[in-house]
Amino acid sequence: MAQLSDNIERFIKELMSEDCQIELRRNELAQHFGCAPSQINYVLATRFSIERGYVIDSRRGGGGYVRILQLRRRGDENLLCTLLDQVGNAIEEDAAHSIIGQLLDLDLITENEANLMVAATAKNALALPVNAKDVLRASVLRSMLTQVFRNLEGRAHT
Amino acid sequence: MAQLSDNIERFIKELMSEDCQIELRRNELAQHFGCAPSQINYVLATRFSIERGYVIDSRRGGGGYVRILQLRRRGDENLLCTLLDQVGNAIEEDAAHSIIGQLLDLDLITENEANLMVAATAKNALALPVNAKDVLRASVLRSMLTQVFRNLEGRAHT
DNA sequence: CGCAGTTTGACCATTACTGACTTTATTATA
DNA sequence: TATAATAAAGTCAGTAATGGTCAAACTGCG
Repeated sequence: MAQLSDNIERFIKELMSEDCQIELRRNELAQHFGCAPSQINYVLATRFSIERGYVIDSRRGGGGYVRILQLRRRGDENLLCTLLDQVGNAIEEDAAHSIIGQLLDLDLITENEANLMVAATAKNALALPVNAKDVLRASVLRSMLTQVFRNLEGRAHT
Repeated sequence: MAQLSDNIERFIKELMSEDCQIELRRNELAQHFGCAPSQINYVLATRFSIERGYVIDSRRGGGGYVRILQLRRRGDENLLCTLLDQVGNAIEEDAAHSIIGQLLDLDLITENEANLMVAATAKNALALPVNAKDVLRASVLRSMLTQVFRNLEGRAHT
């Protein structure tokens, strides 16, 4: 069953399909969904994090607002470097998923490819008798990321 | 006397006769049969395994669910099992490449997908200070193989 | 009896949601 | 201009709602 959070996420993404930057009132949105205002923060934190390619900017007090900005880095020459940096030497499962999600959002990989990458970096895929999953995940993910960009070379540039 | 597990299996299969993908709440189902929730896991593990052509997908937390997907392409589950067997507990790089090559030959994955799988199972991708690369490669490859067949479900049937 | 298959329960992990309290900005007012 | 009132938004710990794991206990059959 779709949770409140999922609905709010969908709602916000719908708004953002027009423009990659939107502004909203936290309380209004909460009222619209009949939930606690802090629920909005929860959604922002879990679905619109920087790891997922979003930046939140807000202001309190009278006339306050919450601004959501989607990073558009598709043409970024350094995207691969940025992502490799983000991965670093060790990375947790959630963060890895976020990075894969960004590639998907940016249309750099297909859904099937994303699924494969998720599968390769899943906890279960790294079932080793050593406690170094995060390190391992990072190394597998880095290798795949590099390949993603290699794959793109064979594609028309936009 | 029909075992509880058999009843649960029948019940689930009944649900699936409509649609080859269903979603259920573990606790609800357990309550319906008046058993421990973990009983459901037992049934899933023994009756809806990969070997039998099913893939399980689940989520914890509020609004959690268990999704059961039945592979529809006849013969696919056998192929998957064969491949998983071939992979086994440990596999060398060459052998892994050959399996990926088979999938490509059979048109079950795209070239880009094959590239990704190769990248994920490359020697360099498994740079760990332990001497267990073959074991690790096997576990990563098994996870990806299963995903390949899951991906196929979204594709037109032949 | 002994073993394979079944069932359970205790404990764990993850995700969603809320409310009380805090912080900051604007506006009205003495 | 201070100051108080009001109007936002942020934080965080606590609770609820799920599902997962694993070892121990149980059961039926050869």
